[in-house]
Amino acid sequence: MTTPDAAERTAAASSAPDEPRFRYTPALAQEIELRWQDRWEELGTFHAANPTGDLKGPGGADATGDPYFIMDMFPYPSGAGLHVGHPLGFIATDVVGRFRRMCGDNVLHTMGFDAFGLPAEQYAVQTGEHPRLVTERNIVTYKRQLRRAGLAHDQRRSFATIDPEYVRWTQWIFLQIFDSWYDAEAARPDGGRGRARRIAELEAELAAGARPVPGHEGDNAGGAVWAGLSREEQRDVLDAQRLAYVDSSPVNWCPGLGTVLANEEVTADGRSERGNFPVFTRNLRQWKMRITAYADRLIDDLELIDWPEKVKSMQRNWIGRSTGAKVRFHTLGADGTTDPAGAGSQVEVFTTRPDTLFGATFMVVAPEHPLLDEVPAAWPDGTRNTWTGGNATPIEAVAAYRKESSAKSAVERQADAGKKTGVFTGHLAVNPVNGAYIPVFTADYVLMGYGTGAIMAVPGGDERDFAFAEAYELPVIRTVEPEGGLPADFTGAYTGDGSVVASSSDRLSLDGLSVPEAKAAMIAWLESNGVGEGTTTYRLRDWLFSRQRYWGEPFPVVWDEDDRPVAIPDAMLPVDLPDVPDYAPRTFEPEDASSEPEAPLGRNEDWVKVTLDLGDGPKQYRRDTNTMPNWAGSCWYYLRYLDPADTEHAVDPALEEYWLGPRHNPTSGPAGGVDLYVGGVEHAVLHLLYARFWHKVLYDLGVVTSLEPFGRLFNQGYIQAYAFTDSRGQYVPAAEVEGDEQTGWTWRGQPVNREYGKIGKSLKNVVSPDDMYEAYGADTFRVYEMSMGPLDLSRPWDTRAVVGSQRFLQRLWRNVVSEETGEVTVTDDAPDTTTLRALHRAIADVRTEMEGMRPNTAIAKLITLNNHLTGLSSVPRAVVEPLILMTAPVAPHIAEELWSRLGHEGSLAYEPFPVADPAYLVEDTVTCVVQVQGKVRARLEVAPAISEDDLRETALAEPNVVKALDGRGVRTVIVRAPKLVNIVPA
RNA sequence: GCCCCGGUAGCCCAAUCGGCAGAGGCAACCGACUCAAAAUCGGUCCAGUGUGGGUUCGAGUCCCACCCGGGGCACCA
Repeated sequence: MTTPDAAERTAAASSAPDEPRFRYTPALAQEIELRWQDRWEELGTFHAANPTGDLKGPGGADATGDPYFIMDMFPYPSGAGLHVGHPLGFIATDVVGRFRRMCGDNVLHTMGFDAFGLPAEQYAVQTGEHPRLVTERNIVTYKRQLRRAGLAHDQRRSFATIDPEYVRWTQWIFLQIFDSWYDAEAARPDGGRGRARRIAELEAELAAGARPVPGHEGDNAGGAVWAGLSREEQRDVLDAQRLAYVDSSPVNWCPGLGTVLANEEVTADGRSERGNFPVFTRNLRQWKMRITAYADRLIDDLELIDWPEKVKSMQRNWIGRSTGAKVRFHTLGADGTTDPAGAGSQVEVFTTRPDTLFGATFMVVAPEHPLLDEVPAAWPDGTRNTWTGGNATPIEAVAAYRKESSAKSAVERQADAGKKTGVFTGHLAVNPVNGAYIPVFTADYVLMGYGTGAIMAVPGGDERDFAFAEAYELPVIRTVEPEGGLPADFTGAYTGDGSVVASSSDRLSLDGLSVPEAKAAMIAWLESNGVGEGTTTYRLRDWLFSRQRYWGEPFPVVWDEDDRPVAIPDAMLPVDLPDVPDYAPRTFEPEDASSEPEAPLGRNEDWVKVTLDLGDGPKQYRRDTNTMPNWAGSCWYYLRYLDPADTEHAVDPALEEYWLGPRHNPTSGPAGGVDLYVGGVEHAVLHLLYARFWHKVLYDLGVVTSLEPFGRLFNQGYIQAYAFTDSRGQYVPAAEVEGDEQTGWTWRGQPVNREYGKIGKSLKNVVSPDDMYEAYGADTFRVYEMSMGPLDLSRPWDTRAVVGSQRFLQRLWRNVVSEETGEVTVTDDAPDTTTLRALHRAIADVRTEMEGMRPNTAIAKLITLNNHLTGLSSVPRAVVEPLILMTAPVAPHIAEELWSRLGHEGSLAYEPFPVADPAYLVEDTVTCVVQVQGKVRARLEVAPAISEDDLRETALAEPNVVKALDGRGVRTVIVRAPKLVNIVPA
């Protein structure tokens, strides 16, 4: 637990011969802290009371006050343990929670563990030890380190995502999603349209003929089409509608990790976010979640929650909603007649600028576009040499280009971004607004995965299209002009506002309209002529949900003899992970694009083959061998904190409404959710988007009443640390480096360079909280972390500066307790007015700062008041008691100890936070600054209530002012009574 | 390239509606205590707010342009 070094240091410090016996030393701090931590646990001091059920407050108390639910993004318990950067957010939430509790709220704060995941699995692979053992051992270490920080958590509510009882409900939620489809027309309780409904309701409506059967011809009147399908066909129709579904489509295959990945887990340059391995697009059959059905709600409901604008915009950006129109173009073959290839007779494009349709001078389809499955045999008249890529026929040209582009990895595509390549397909398309023939190209700057995989190219209004037009000698027509026209030498695309020109035909005219008017007019024309319609598309793709790893939740699904999925009944949950001969995923050469995923769960044949009675007698099934991604467990853990022992529900509806419902307390918003959720910004579009999605499904299914999981989000900054490199560029242990900014830095006598970066083994700059507990105590560590700067800013760790926080607590201690005798030295004498003013000023300020989540400035005010008390000959109890209470949220152990030494029974955790008396906030006199032309020339001591006129007269009579005016007249006098007068000379 | 956040003393950071640039901490220096040192206590020093313009009686704060640092997005039609 303690490193020998630290133990020796502490022993040496505490046995210093002439150290006063009762000084607040690290050893004393440690003794006090451990004692109070035991006491809190024994008394259940931080037990939050549920309004119903077994979870009561301390001593069996019922719930009182406003429910206030505060949370940290729960940690993944890595083998390395915590470093000093990790607890920053945890301490911050603890400070807020302790403050809210003293303000009378019923505070729920606990912490669980996100315990499935890659590192434990990789460690298990190396050591052969089961990942569960590794993970549970790490959790023990984390719990010890967190407890030692004095966090006021309700331990009864803690759990890990790997606990079978939790896995059971994670699988249950999966099955709810599996058992749902999205009805885009259904009305919702919150007034919107579109919600998840049960599959059984879809089946009933199809059977009754209330809706057409997707993918089958006929109007299904009276359910005729549905009734005509085989049971297997019906199941296929239903399965295709589920919110959790399996389909075969291009996915991100990462051979280096041996698993497929969600789009959110792949970086912009085509690599895995974890491990940085190349990712390849492969057509594979995988589980997905229909998050796209929720795209609009996930964007729109951002308005209802108090989140950093940065995170909101990252989510909006990721979902990528854009509105525009789909337009259908007929295509012509080389002989000038409608293309004989059926699939290619019409091409639909998506555009956000339907107003520029008259400027479309060519069309581009993605290389994977089905139009290219058949192309004309010969180049049509008018084909330019630059268009063919030197090929004799369109067939050769398109085949060559398709081959070239499919061979490109995502990394190569990224590197080539901006470079325009492509080839003419031989197809011609007819522009529906004017009948013009335009050539159809294929180019990889158009992506099959977005919109329709085809665009109308308007080089006059789009920079990408312009670049392509330049490279392939295609004409440019500008259809929008800004006021006053474009400059004569203008080149490139004009993408700005303006009025429409050159957009008339015998069919319609947009000339003279503004861009928004023209968009609306064009969409109306497209719709009335049946050649297009207004539409919205999204960048967001469905969430790829299966992984070929061992250490995750198994899918609660089996496959029948027809290879169709069947849900495991609730009573058979959880589906536990099987033992397998080898935990390692089958990984491959990271560059091996042709490899195939292979799930470790498949290695246990006895587990995979299972005989179950699922209603129609015992039958043999094959288990699903995928596991869920790491995000599954973190999608709903906040709900489970409300009662992790509940065996009846994932979450009790009454508890959900009490802790999370809309407006469950005065600061809760219309969407409800967790009152304060603190964590790093790196989860902006992963965890936070997935959790919102699950929550909305649960809302639709009536499991929760809140619209959003997290009502308020706060991103804390990171603590980084200096690291040092020697002359060869090797990192040296930062703890052993000597020197400072002025003298330079040395390690073992040799000069080293200072760098700044993440705390970690590789930079040799790890400082553990355990080191801080030993050398200073948890309270000092907490005060230091909280006083380093505003919570949302990243800042450098500096162990040498921690002593400042220690001095503050030592002075506080000395203001109450004699270092020589250990006796309490406060007096019951009435404080003088100056001291009362200082106290009430501090109370008012600390409250403001705490409410604004600015512990750094709150601590500064505490230090100021404490320093004032240090200067007095005796310290009045009436002042130091409120000071102790105000210090309690940041330094709870020393505060409890002093509070108890001052004769109070029990913990101060529920003592009311001090309230300032306004009578002491007004000053007898204030200093008024007199400026002449903005420069300070005099100061006046005046009554706070002085009138503007009196103040003006007093200021003008002031000798220094007269001198500064130097005989000049006065033009104006600005009076801001009582603080400022500014005289403007003539 | 586009978008967001930041730049104040040697260092970390304060500064409400535009109103005296400094709350707090570190470091440095001086003094007290000490045989001495450490610790402790008291005190001192230090910037005109990244740069250049503008608005204003008055700008760290508002506006414009730029520089530097950090983050996000990046062929999304």
